[in-house]
Amino acid sequence: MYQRKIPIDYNCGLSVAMEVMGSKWKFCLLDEIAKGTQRPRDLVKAINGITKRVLQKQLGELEVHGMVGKTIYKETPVRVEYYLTASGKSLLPLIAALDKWGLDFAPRLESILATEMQAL
Amino acid sequence: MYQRKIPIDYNCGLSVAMEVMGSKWKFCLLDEIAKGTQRPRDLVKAINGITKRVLQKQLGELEVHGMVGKTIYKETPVRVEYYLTASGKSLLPLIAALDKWGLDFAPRLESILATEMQAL
DNA sequence: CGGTATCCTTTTTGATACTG
DNA sequence: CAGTATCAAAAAGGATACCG
Repeated sequence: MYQRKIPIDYNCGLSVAMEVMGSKWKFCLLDEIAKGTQRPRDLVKAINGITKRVLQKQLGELEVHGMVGKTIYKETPVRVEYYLTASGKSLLPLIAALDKWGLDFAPRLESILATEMQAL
Repeated sequence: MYQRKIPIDYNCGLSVAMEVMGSKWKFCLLDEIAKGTQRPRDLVKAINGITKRVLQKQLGELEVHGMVGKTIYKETPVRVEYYLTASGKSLLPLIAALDKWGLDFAPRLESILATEMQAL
C-alpha cells in the first residue's frame, strides 16, 4: 500500500509540487522528453549520469502522477515512446524558468565552488 | 575535498539549478524564510516533517551556495537569524510559480493517489 | 529493447547526546 | 538555542542478469 511518512498537504502547493517533481532527475527528464527524446535508451544516453534503473523508476512515477504517457509499439525488439501529457506540458514554463535561472547563476556557483575547493 | 560523481554542467541551467535547489526541502525552506521565519527552531516547527539535523544540513548548503546568510546574536542562549540573499530572493518568483502549479494540480493528484490506494 | 528482479554499496535520515 | 558528532535504520543507487 502506498505509504508516506509525511502526508501530502494538498493545501500547500509546494508540498504537492515536491511530491510530483521532488527528485533531481524529473525536471531534466520532462525537459528532455519535451525536446523530442522519447525512447528510454535515448534518454539514458541524453541525460548525463542517469542509469537505466533510475530512469525506469522515475518514468514510472511520472506516469503514475500523470505527467507522461507512453505508446508501446509491438515490434521486435519492442519500441516504447514516452510523451508529455497536458499536465506534464503545464510544467514546461516552470522548467524553462528554472533553466534560465540556472544559467544566470552558473558563473557565481562556479566561482563559489572553486573557492570551496581551494579552502581544502 | 568537494566531490561529485557527475560534474556540474555549467552550460546546462537545469544542472546548476538542481545542484543548488535539488533537495525537496530547499524550496520550502526559502519560502518559509521569505515569509519571515528566520530562526532554526521556528523553521523546524513551521516545516512539517523536517528534523533539526536535516534542517541544519540544508541551511548549511544554502549558505555555501549563497542563497541565505545569517546573523548571529551573541546572547545566552545564542540567537541566529537566517535571511535571503539577493540570489535567494531571485528564486522567489520561481517558488511562487511552483506553489501555484502545485495548488492547481492538487485535486488531480489527490484523486490519482486515491485510485492508486484502492487498487492495492 | 523495455522492464523487472537481485545483490550489494553508498547516501540519507532519525534519534540521541553533547558543547559553547 | 545553535550546531556538531555518533550510531543505527532506511532509502536510494549501481551493476548485473534475465524475461518477453
